Amino acid sequence: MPADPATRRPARNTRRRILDTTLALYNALGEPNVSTTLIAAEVGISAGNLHYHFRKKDQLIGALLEQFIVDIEQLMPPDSWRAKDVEESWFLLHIIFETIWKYRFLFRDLSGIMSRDRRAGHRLSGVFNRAVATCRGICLGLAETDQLEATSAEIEALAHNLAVLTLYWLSFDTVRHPRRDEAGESIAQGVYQVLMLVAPFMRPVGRANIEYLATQYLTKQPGR
Amino acid sequence: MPADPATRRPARNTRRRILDTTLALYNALGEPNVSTTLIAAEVGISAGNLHYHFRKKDQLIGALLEQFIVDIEQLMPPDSWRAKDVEESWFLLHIIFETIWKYRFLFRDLSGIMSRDRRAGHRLSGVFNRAVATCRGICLGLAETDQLEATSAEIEALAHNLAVLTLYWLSFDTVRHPRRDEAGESIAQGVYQVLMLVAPFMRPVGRANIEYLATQYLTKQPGR
DNA sequence: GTCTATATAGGGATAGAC
DNA sequence: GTCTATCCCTATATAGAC
Repeated sequence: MPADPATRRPARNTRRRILDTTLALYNALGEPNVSTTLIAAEVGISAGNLHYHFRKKDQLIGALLEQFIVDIEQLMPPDSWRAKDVEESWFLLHIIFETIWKYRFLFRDLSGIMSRDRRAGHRLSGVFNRAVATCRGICLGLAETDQLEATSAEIEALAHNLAVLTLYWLSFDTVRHPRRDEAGESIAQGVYQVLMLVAPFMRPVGRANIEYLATQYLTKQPGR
Repeated sequence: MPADPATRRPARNTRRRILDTTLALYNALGEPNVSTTLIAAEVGISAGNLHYHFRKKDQLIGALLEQFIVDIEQLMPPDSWRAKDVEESWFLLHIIFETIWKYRFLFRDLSGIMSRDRRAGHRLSGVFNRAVATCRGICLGLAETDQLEATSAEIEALAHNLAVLTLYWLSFDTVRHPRRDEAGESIAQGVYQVLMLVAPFMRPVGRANIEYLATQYLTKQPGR
């Protein structure tokens, strides 16, 4: 750590700073509304310098998408994974919600991203499929330990519904309550909705537990 | 109907033709990727003429959004409405799915539309709220006729989940199966998913019926 | 690595003739 | 109502000095 006497600022990781502020701007204003000029200004560097680090605007989106995929794949267990209990499952969904929120700008135009960059599109379908697999793992885990009762067709349908809800709840809620900049409430209700989706398939004892958890989440938010 | 001898083409309803091809282009390529120049070319008129009919690009989106809202609000019954039976409900959801598909470009960046035009945003939240209300009407209708059994908290949660699923299923499915240009399969599976969402709350007899309906929908599609 | 200055393109929008 | 021609602006991207 070379200590230039207070002259030069961090500067080492300009790339990181660029990505961080870009992510913030994209989330706040939407990617199409953010120009490279604005990013440069916000980071406090010149447009030319920005271009040195990312030659094309697409590379910014690409890098952030890559970041997202790394983050989310790290969270999602392998396809063979099975949930042990309810708590583990909801904790998992909760942090997935948070990751989605962190990169929410991506979810504003998924098909746009996919059409611009075919490879990216392929990665994204992959993430979606893994989301379904994760939800399936939750259902199967609970079923195999006799906490949940459902036919395999029901489980399959439930897994898909869980995935849709998890991936799109925040978008849905944003439309109903625009200009919200903190996710707390929204995530809490999202988890609640997920719990209520699974509840009807739970056996009595587990169901009581899940409904208890649900009300816990519900009280986190002032009202609907 | 003045019959100019084969010289002038329909021309009367240029406005309609513009809107129709714009909708088609937006759906196919995504609104941000379609320039006014392209629209004019596709319609077979000049850019200047296009501008005569719609002074700003936003007015194109605005007009199509208005069309969508009119269409969808015509479909959605008033808040006091209650479903009579399962068939009526799924028919309703089915045509809502079709309308969403028809205007799917809007759903590619809802928050973008909302941030550009505040008034439009308000209209959209309204539609979403009405979607929830419609779903609520389905659940309450089935509950009041003893076909469905659920607490009011469960119904409330179910209504929201139904709305999310209905509004976002097609987006979800598009990510998993990009470059699909006809909606048949996708809608069929969407309806199936919706049915499976409600099934666990149905009383035995109704449940048999709903599961029968569900398999009907399922066979419409080759495989998952 | 970072800056300043500049090139280039494309899209939205306009003016005025027909 | 429709066309042609053109303007203007903004955003991306580049070149070259420090």
